[in-house]
Amino acid sequence: MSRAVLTFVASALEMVHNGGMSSSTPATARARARAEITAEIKASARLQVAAVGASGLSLRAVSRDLGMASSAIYRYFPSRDALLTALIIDAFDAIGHVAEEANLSLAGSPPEKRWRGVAHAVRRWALDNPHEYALVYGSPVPGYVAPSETATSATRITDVLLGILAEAAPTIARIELPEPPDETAVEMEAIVPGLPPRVTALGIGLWAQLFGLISLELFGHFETVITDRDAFFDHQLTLAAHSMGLDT
Amino acid sequence: MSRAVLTFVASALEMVHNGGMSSSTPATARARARAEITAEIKASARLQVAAVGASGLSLRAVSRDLGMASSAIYRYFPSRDALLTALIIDAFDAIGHVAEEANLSLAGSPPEKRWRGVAHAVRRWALDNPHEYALVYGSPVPGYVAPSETATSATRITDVLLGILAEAAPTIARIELPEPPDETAVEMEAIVPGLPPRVTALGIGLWAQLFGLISLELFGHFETVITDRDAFFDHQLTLAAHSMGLDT
DNA sequence: ACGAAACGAGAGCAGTGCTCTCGCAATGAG
DNA sequence: CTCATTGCGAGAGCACTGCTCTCGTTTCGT
Repeated sequence: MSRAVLTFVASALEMVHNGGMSSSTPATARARARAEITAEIKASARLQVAAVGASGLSLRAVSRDLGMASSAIYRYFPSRDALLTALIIDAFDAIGHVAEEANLSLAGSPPEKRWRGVAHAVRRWALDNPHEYALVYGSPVPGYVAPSETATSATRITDVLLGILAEAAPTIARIELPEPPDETAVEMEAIVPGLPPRVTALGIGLWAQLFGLISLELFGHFETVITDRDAFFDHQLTLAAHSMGLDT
Repeated sequence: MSRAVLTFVASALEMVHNGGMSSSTPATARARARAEITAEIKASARLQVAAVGASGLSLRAVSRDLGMASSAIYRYFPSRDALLTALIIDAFDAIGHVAEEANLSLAGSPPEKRWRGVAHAVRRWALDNPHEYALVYGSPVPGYVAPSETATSATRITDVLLGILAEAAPTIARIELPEPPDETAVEMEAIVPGLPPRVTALGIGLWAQLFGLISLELFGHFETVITDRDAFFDHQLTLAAHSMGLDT
């Protein structure tokens, strides 16, 4: 079908992943072909997930799309779940990339503006890629292994948010905020060393709220209740900024 | 088609609601057998979902479990999705029931205690029934129909929370809170008439946070970061109460 | 008592993930 | 350059899935 398009998209994505320094090590022609085909499989699978969701991803459909035997896929991914895991990592990276971009494009702006910009960007990406969002923040798929490989990609978005939080900490620390219990305090201290635990706890709560809002909207729980969702979401960000004392 | 689905679902729901006291209206023996078998199918399906998740629900496994032919299942549920939809409605009801119970058991207590009690009860239920929680608040399954029949069951939990919010409104209204934009304000007014829109908006935000916290915990996003999750969750409720001005 | 409706069982279709074996082609060591 | 090793694609096949259709049997309303 759109073989060439898929190849292009895939290689472009691959470029993003290893930062473009792959051309320096062409290795053998076979290795290059392998990387290319691996990327094609992922690209086709990504399209399929975007179209019908994770549960509808079929290895045989991917193999048909690429014009190869279904058994050949197993030369590249040991199982369907492995392919799905690769897509999950990609989605984590995509969401992290979106957040980083939004944050960078607002460099120099006050923390509140950066927080709002990142939140809006993440929501926009989620609305544009609902199935990939669900892949990451929805219910874990079949056997839900949650491999540790995803960790480094998963922390990108939280790093951005916690970075903004840390920068805003002096302002936040001025407002009255309940102190967490000791057990929680030490864990907060471990997450962002040097930051007052009560501030980190607030930040994680707002992070949960952010994804709660996006998930509820995306999974249809606002269906008949809230229609102007842009305005509603923006007001929620205003509320969040208010609770951090960033609006004064 | 969806007409038939709704009929099936409705009768199934009826069955659950009047429990075993249907003997007053035995109707025909066949109707009783039908209700019984329908309930057995759902029970077996529920066990299977609890064991292996929604994506692992197999009609044939259910039929084997009940010792009947797989095709016979279709006399009771027109499709796998219809069976899943029935389970979703049950899960909504279960979660609503848990919330109502927690709220009732704290009748007379101040709103903060009730809010905390309900939140803890919902989280506890989610931790005890992860797959059923995912059925409801995770990513919608394949084609995500979200039939309107779920609405009445879905609002039970929100009714409880909004009820507590309304009762606490006089206290909440005393704190300084940003005013939502006009479009949002009219929608808030429609959700809880008479309540200040800024209070309703705050409440919905906290509702989103509640489910965001539960979802993140349940779907493994706190895995390596937060270990004492009870204490953390409780502190988040303290933060929520603080943001509503209920702690002074 | 009889026609109609509901029901259960079985066969069958198209599809799935995954395994195994077979031959061909590229690879790297001698 | 030769040649054994390895990587790889194709095909057949297994066990499983949701779902449909047909065909007798049982039960119901009248």
